[in-house]
Amino acid sequence: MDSHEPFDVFMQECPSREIMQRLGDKWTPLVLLALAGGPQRFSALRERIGAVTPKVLTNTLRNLERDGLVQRTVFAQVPVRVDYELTDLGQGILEPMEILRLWSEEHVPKVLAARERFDARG
Amino acid sequence: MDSHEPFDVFMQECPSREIMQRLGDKWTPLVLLALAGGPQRFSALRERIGAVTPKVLTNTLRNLERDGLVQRTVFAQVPVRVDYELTDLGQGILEPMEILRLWSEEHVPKVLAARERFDARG
DNA sequence: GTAGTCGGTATCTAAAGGATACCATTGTGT
DNA sequence: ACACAATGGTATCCTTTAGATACCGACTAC
Repeated sequence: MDSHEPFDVFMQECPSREIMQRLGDKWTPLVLLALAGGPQRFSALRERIGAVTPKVLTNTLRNLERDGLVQRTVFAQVPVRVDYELTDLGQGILEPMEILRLWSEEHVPKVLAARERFDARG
Repeated sequence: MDSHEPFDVFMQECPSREIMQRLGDKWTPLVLLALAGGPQRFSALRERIGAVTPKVLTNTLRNLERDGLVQRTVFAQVPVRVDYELTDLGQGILEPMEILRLWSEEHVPKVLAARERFDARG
């Protein structure tokens, strides 16, 4: 049951905790999944994801870039073009994210039913 | 490449998106993982998780209860005892959460190195 | 010079998270 | 009777994060 890793998310000061919490940022999973198909431009990400504001998308992407999951490339064109793509490290997180996504999509009915039951009780 | 599910996290109004974003709440993964070993009391969860305040822990647990992932049981003892445990639905999300945890713990060095590189550039 | 494109930033408001103190219940010790 | 302790929270206040909206700078085409 115990982990044999040198890092442990249950140790309060362990960096792995912060990293896991970052992966669960509100928009991080969607951004990573949106990049699954290859490099994407900023505006394409905005369109694909839909409800995210530019400020927050920028922030999410900066964090991912800083953590080495995403590579940002600027093309000196006019108008300027910026591509975001997964690094090798970022590729490695795709599968867990897909699993999370599939779970969410598959269990919608059960979760909605549970909510109705809960709300009915008050 | 397209999903054949009736729900799609990339559809802005799809409940699956909200569900996935809830799974990525700041404390949700840790709470679910803390419940992996069986029922836990409120205070035990607080201790195990460490930096979470009671208000936020209550909130996280309420959301999980509402979504049917966690069962809350009150024992009429003195002092009162409250157990939280995973439902069947909640059990099903454990594996994805474990994967996320392992990824986070395994890739700490790479992420930290990426951060240093990023911050060095400014 | 006017308008359009792209990738953002600036500013302000609303919501979520965090720190700290406190409460209700009842058993026990004195 | 009285204070005290344990558990599982609330209540209050403050800070941080997210959201809405407007705008900017570089350049090009008209």
